[in-house]
Amino acid sequence: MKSMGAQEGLLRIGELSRRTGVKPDLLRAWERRYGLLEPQRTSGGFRLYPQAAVARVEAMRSHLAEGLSAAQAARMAAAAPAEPAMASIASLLEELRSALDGFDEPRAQSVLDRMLASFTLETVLSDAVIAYLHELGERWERGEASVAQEHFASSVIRGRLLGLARGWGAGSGPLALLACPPGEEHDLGLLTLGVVLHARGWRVAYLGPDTPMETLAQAAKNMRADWVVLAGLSTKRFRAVENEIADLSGEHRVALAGSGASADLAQKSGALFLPGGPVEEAKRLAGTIQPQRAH
Amino acid sequence: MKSMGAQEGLLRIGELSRRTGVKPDLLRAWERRYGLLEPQRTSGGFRLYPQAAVARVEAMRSHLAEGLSAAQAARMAAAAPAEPAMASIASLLEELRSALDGFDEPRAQSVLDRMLASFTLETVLSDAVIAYLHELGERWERGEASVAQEHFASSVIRGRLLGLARGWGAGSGPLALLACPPGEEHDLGLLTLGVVLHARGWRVAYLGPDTPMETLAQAAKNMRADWVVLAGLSTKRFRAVENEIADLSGEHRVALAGSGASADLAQKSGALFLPGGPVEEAKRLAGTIQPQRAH
Amino acid sequence: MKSMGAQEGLLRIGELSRRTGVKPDLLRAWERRYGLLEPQRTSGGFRLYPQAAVARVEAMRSHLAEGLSAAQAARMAAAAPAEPAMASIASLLEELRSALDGFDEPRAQSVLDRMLASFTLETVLSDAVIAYLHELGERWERGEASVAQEHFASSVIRGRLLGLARGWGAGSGPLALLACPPGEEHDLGLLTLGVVLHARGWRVAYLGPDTPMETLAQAAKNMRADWVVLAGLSTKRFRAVENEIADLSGEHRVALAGSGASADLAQKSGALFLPGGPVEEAKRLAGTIQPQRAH
DNA sequence: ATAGGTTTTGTCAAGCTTTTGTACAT
DNA sequence: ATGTACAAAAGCTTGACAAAACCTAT
Repeated sequence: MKSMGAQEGLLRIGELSRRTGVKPDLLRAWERRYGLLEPQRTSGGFRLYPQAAVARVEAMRSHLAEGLSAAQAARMAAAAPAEPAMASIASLLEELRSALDGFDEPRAQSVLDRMLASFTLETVLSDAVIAYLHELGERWERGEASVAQEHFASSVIRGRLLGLARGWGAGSGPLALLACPPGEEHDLGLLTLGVVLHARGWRVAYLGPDTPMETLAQAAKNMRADWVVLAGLSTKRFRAVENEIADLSGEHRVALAGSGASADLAQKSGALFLPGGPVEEAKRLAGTIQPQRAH
Repeated sequence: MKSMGAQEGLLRIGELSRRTGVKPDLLRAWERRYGLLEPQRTSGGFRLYPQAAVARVEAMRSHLAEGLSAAQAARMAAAAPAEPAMASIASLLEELRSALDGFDEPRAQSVLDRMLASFTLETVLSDAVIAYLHELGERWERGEASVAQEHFASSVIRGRLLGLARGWGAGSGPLALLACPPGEEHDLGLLTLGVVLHARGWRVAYLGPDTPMETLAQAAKNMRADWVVLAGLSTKRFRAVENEIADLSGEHRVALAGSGASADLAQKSGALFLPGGPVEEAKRLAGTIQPQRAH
Repeated sequence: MKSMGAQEGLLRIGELSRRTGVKPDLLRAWERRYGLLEPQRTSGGFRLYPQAAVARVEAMRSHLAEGLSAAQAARMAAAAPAEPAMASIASLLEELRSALDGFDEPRAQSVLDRMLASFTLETVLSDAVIAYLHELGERWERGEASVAQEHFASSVIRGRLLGLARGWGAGSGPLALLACPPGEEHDLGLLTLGVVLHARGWRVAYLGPDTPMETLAQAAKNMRADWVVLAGLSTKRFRAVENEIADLSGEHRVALAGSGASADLAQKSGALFLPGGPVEEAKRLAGTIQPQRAH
């Protein structure tokens, strides 16, 4: 009705607050303490913010969310208006999906190359490889993916993971013994966990799918493993060897992972439950071992 | 040439002990009696050993195992860390066996590296990898090998083969579609066959273990495979899908391999029987399609 | 390379702790006892850590996991920022450079092994091997690389490429005949091109450096080559045999590659000009012949 | 191998200060 | 709107302690 020439959409503090979700009091505090914003004033003294203030406040909030202190967050928000998120892993995932769905192995390999060249191993594994496998599993349940596609994709990904695994028994870090329960054939998650553990300096011994508990116990003893990790998708397979897991927990530190494991089962058998994805849980596991080694 | 000095992580006696398997007391005794090692000390008096001490202690142990007296062994260990030897494929196989039996992945990788550096891919596969798997199978039947050993060795070898397989879908050669019959989990022979085919210029699409026949037929059709190869160890698994194989043979050239296949079954279902080992049979198969003359 | 300074978000101890999984108390203890970190302080005395502190703490933890004492681990972590446990192609190239520049052949081989385990052959060749050779050429022109270095690096790389080339005459694909013009001694690019062609299913016959045109023509005729590829760095060497190339183009498909070739020359002599790098051009060449449909 | 003493190192507590979101009075 | 106040959360320093690892000597 009246806004004049300087109509550049200047905002009063209430509106800025509404748009950013930051309370007016706090906006004033940030201005006073860190000089985050330097609004014009009306003749009456009201603050008038330019549109850019919204971006700056959002940057501030995003830095706070990253864990920075308010002082630091303000300094960064004032320095750089904003940072565009590097969304490119998503587009590469899209391309990976299309290559694997089309049985195009060389293109899949090349996408994986590019991913590994641009992102950290852990990002590639969690945001692309595991994400793809998850999605494939869901499509399979809905009957939208063929078994052939699943097999093909599995074998390409398994090859890649085993390539990254080369030499994972070497070194002097803690030793993890990895296996799937008897009857369990899905080992890609376990493989991923092993690769990340290795990247964090652990040694890994891999027994893979469908490992009898007896043999596992013996191997754990022979190799004096610091941790034994069992993973799989099937709850039933875990339940079937509940007692053996409990026995094993008496001798070694044992962790259970994958959607077949459960907090309940872990507790009963004295094992550690790893509820999350393989990358995340590998990081957590790597954090559990402090300098002392198993005896 | 000189070691960089600054870069060296010094070990305390406990860690040296863990890495060499020699108890701290004994290490101190060897130092006191024979001057085997001359560690630095921390300000508080703790011993600090350079990495090279590991090699020296291992040399000491190896000389002791040869029957030398401790004093002699120490003198020799102090003089020369160790000595390697030259290798034939047979001796390398021997070393591969010992590494895999001992769950020593890094050593196994290193043996495979040396094999591939000195011999043809096909030689390594037929005279070492397949030979080892064969032998392992026999030991397993006689109850001389544990399941853990078999799993461990399989996973190392599978990783290597899949590494050699990378990019095997690329190119312009004939396309082979590879799979195991439903229920069949042993795919290492099939993998080997695929690697050799690829080395001969073929493209390979790999569906791997336990592939439903229906899905196989569909994939073969979609990809217009020149050959479909089914392989496995179990006769029963083949028999169970005899009819489907016959159907498939109507549409594609089909070959059956592995000890589960038989001339009889192949004949009945109109497929080609590949009685020999994977390397040999891959070569034969590659011979069935003559070099393309592009002119 | 230099850090950008202004752009750095400084972390307080709690956030550093959250990101590394090391408790604040322990971080302070490591600072006090070993000087692991030297954070700035706020005016009020709070510690402010740069992002790099995360890497350093992780290095510390990784050394601890290897069994080093805290004092040693800190010393090493402070010395070397960190060893990125899982390597990118760029960091591996960095290591390859250092190994080759230091005349350290075993380490160079091991780097190449690790590259090939994690990346596609084509990526390794184009992003590492060819990149290194290119860079070496430039350093040589600027007088920054010695002849000895160039010879050493060439011989290591040539050995590796020849290893990959093993058996490349076998199979059923199109046949490429590869040679350098008379007088031309630089054949590493050509060798690389051959390796990639082979990986794509072609058969390769390699005549190597300094090949008389007459010999080449005869071989092409005898072997009924599908393509003849001539490559080299020197323009002069190409010009000198312009007429013979034209003759050859009458009988065979001929391609010219390497910085010595030119579009002009190719056009005059009726050959195909390949302006790009060897990996790229091998792929293009492989694309000129469509996958064989054996049905 | 045991015994007895020392060093190293992760953890914790006490008491105080700084930082920061929110609230309130003018 | 401004300025002040306040309390919770997070941090700082000093000091101490105990378990693990290591030493020497018997």
